[in-house]
Amino acid sequence: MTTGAPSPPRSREEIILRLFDLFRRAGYEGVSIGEISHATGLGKSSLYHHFPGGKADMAAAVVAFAKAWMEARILAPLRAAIPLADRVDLMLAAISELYDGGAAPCLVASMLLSRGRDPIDADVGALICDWIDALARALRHSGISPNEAVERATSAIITIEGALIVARAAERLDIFGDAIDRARRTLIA
Amino acid sequence: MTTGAPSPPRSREEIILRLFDLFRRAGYEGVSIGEISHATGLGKSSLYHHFPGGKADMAAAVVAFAKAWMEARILAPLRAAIPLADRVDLMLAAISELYDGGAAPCLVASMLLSRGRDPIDADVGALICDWIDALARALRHSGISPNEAVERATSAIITIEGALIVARAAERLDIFGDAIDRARRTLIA
DNA sequence: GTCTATATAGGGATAGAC
DNA sequence: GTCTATCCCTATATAGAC
Repeated sequence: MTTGAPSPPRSREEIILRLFDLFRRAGYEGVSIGEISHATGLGKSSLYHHFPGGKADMAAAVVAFAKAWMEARILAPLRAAIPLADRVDLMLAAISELYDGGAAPCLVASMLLSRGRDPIDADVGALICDWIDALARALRHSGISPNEAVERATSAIITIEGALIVARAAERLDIFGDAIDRARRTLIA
Repeated sequence: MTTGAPSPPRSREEIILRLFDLFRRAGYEGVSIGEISHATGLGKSSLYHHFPGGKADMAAAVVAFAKAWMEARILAPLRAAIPLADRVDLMLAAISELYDGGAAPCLVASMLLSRGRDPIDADVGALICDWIDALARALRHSGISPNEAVERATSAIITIEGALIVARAAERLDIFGDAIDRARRTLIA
């Protein structure tokens, strides 16, 4: 069943968190202002008060939030002064949490649909690029050659993104967990 | 620039081919009847003549087409009485063609968005499951253990699906080609 | 900041002539 | 089969009171 009456959001961040969940699950065009109003518990006028630019503004806020989240939970841990295996495990733990063990879709994949029609495509794509770069950098700093580092980083992120698709299609969450394990082995082999 | 005035479709299959392209690029909710009308060169009434069930009917026809295409171009080659490496290469060649070397999105991934709202989710997911099954079967018939076969098949398809996402996000088509090579090595190692 | 009411456009879909 | 015209609904967005 769909979640019933939502409790009112306490802060702007809580609003954006709910927007994040809506957009990642249905894509930009798949979410209506009416649904957003219901899911956030805010009336339409309140929404336009918080986001004067309307729906595009909301999507931009969500992407900005995702960027900040990634910096804090992925990129920063990858720069930590700890062994590579620990950095990778921190990243993968955050990723599993972000994607709810494979049950929640990736915002990037969802927002990338209908490219060229949404307002904020470039920022969305940059999230993936930044992730690859940071991961490759972490591998290089652990003595892996530049080429190999980029290849492994790209491969691991491809595995994670692909597992989200396949796990949802097959309705088998264990596929995501297995893929995370494979990504780990790829990275710290 | 967007493609200009479209030439009229010659057959129902040509209509469905254009619908396929629209839905895979924008998802179910991302395509409007108006766009479909323009892209196919058919007026709205003509569309509803060919697809009495409306948009849902069009999507169902596209999924049915995808199923038939997969049977002919993927599943049948995987059953051919030729060496495993050749079967895999036939599959990967068809896949590269289907996804236009990484430039075209996957219908399954696009249609899976906003799950539970589209009419035909189960059939879409089944496409992936059938693919995994057929690929695993091909590996088993070449002497690979059942567990290993399913794992390799799943891993290869995850790589392909993930590469489509990452290649689009990074706007780097070579990522897709590299991933295809990696999938091949995974399968025929 | 949030409400009610409303403007305006576009969505999917249908009717009926041809 | 395709066209024109149209219906009804929902979409995004705004106005103005509170």
